[in-house]
Amino acid sequence: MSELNPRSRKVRRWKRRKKARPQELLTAALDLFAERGFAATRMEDVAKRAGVAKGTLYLYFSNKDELFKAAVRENTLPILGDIEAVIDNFEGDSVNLFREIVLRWWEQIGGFRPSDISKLLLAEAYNLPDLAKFYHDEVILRSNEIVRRVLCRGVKRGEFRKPDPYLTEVIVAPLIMLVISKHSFRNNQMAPISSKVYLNNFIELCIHGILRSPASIATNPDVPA
Amino acid sequence: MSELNPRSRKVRRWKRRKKARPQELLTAALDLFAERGFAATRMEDVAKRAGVAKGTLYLYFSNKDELFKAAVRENTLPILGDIEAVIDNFEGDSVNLFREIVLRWWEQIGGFRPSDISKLLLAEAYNLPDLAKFYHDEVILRSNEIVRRVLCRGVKRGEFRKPDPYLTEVIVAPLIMLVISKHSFRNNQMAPISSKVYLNNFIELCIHGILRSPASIATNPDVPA
Amino acid sequence: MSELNPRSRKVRRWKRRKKARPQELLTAALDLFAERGFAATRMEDVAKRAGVAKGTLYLYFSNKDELFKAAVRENTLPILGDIEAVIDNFEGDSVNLFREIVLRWWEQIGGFRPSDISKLLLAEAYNLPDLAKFYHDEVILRSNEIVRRVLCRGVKRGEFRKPDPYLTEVIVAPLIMLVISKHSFRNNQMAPISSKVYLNNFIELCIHGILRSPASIATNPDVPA
Amino acid sequence: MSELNPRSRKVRRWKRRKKARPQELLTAALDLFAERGFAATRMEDVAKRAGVAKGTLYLYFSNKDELFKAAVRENTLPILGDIEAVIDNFEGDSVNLFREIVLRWWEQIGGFRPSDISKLLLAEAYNLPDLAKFYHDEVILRSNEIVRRVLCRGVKRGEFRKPDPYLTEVIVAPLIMLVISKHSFRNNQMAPISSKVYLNNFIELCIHGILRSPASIATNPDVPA
DNA sequence: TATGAATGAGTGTTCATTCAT
DNA sequence: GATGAATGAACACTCATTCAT
Repeated sequence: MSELNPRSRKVRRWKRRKKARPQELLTAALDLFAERGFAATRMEDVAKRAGVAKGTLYLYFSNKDELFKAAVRENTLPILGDIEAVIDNFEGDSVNLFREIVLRWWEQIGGFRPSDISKLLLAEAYNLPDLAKFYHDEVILRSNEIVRRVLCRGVKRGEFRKPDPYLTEVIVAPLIMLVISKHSFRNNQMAPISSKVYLNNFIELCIHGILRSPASIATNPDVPA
Repeated sequence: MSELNPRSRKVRRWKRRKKARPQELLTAALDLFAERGFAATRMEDVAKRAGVAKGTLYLYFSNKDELFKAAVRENTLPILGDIEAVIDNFEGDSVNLFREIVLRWWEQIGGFRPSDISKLLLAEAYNLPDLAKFYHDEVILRSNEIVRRVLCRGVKRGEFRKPDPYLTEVIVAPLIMLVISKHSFRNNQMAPISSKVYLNNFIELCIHGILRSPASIATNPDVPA
Repeated sequence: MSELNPRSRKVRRWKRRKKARPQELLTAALDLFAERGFAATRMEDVAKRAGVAKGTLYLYFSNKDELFKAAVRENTLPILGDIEAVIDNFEGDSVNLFREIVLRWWEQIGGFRPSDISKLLLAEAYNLPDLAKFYHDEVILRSNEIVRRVLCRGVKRGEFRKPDPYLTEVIVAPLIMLVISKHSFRNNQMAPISSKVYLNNFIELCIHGILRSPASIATNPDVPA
Repeated sequence: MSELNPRSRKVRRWKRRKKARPQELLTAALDLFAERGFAATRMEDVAKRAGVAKGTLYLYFSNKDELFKAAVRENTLPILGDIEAVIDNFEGDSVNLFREIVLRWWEQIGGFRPSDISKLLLAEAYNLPDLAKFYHDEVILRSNEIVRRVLCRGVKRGEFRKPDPYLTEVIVAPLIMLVISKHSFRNNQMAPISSKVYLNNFIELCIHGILRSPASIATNPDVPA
């Protein structure tokens, strides 16, 4: 019953739940860090949002830096795993695979909290270089690799033109920007419907940009293999 | 006289032009803000980099917020003016115009300090919403408008397929990402040569993605065979 | 049973005697207080050294101050009792009694933990004035009294010159200093062998300084009775 | 004029006196550290006593530890210099030299603030081992050396018995104890007049203790009949 | 104008103490 | 009794801002 009554939280000053705590704290921390940035987020605010006292944070994380790093790490790794599985099992033409991957990414990842981290990292990278490296390796490089595998599949099947190996970075960019924009201009403009339109435009641009057929688009012999 | 006085430790190398002072301060401020973020930049550091005392900053800017806003504003406005002129005066096919615009943007803007602002704003947008709106209106919307004019020109001349009106945002995104990446992962990977390759890949992707017929794609002499 | 249960990480080596518990806590507390001082000793450290949980301390002592006071009190009283008995029962000349007392004091008291308290009290006296008074009365005054009785015995037997009543404080001082030095410069110099040499020098100095005979040392008529 | 009016300090929030400041701060710090110990002294209290704001302390000392060390160091070195000079220039018998040195030490050093440090160091030695070593080397060893020179002089002149080389430590001890006692039991008993009596007793004990023949003991006119 | 010593509100962190289990 | 997760008051330290010079 007390769980159902929101006011009853105040009655018991705390519950014992050493196992559940860290994740609750990290969730609260990630929300605030992503919203306000590292420096503008006070430990007390994180604690308040998590519904604990300031000191409790220090039972689980030795300082603000570690809390930040944990919030990033804890929400970073599991992101891309199942997307990678989709590629291997997909049957059908690569245009549809590309479309599928992008939309799935948005539905499962891009639109939710873990993606806050992209913005976060971009902002704090200078002050936390080791974390920036971690993120670069774990997320950016892996994302590039995912795109690369889709492109290679298309090339092998004769559906895509052979791209420059670094085209992947260009293709990933608009997706990251979508995530970032969503956060940074949250309180202002950037009409909320635009995500869907934006993604469709992105997909169409890429498909036309790398497709070999349908017929009318010939290979551009000047683009290096 | 001060040069002759042995006690004057700091030789005044050139008489300061009073009018130049604010711009020197803003330059120093922008460098540091872009590098470290708003909170991690101390007024004292800005002063030191500008070669003045802390108090001097307050003669020109009433507080840290205003210094930040001025640094952004002062380096934001003049960016896009001459690029807009290019479009109106360009003669030739729109593929070349697009290529021209992108490369010119990178040479004149993207690679230099004013572009630091993009990264900066993304990071601090939440805490400085009025500045975020200013930047959104002055830079993002105007950048979109520039791209839109190029696209419309191509459509009118029968060179481009008719795009969705919001395609511009997708096209602008990789450019902004290039700028941001350059800053955020400065000390890590993201090979420094990649800017040129990245831009060429971007141009090729876009051109293929929006072109009506492949025949009109001109050879890009910068892309190595 | 707990030994058999694999989940019981800590094998209970011996059944705790409830009565012994407080003394174990006080021993742990005294060790740490003497080593680090009052403020630098954390309750958690005391608990850890005693092999109990933090909360357990509060079952026996209402707060840190009381724990400190108890640690001092508990180890202070029994110190001097048996030494006092020695004086009354001693047969032989007072020079030997003096020597006996000093060496016995060192062997039984000075070299061991209870003497840590001297250093402790000196350091914390300001912040714990009631405890300082307790210690002053119970230890310092009583120690002086012991010395005084030895001196009086020597005077009565014609072995010692009649001393100033406050000479006792001077005589006690080097003993206290020995204890303090042992603690404070533990990790540095103050060669460890010196205790024995120090005490012998001390004894010789005192004996020569107060002895009437052997013969050659005449009474100094200028020293007041 | 403002210097003379004690209330005028409040009018000007601060005066510029970079040169004078550090010593003022150290004086305030030493007072409080000696009185309460390191941990129980708050930076704010030091600031308040010095009549400055908290932040000002950090303009001169990078943290509390450094302030403490500086307070000790700054008041330690100059202590013993002129006493050493006295020994070399003294003419007359060594008994009088000894008496002279001890009384002079008390008048010039033992009774004043710099001697607070002895108590301070004893208390905090464990937590600040490098400082303890510094103090041990600069003060304790040097003090021993001074006593040693007096003893050697007496031996050479045939006035003193040849002492054990480590007798000095025993002789120094009561002096240090006097200083310590003065601080630690300040608010309690230890009658304030006793310093003089204590020192005279100490001198008599030592002189009798090390003298070769009683005849050479000069009358001490300060000791009341 | 320009300086930089001084200020003090604000925040990260510690640790004595409490109390549900 | 015993535990240790949770608390929050207390304190070291920072840094934007002021102002006498």
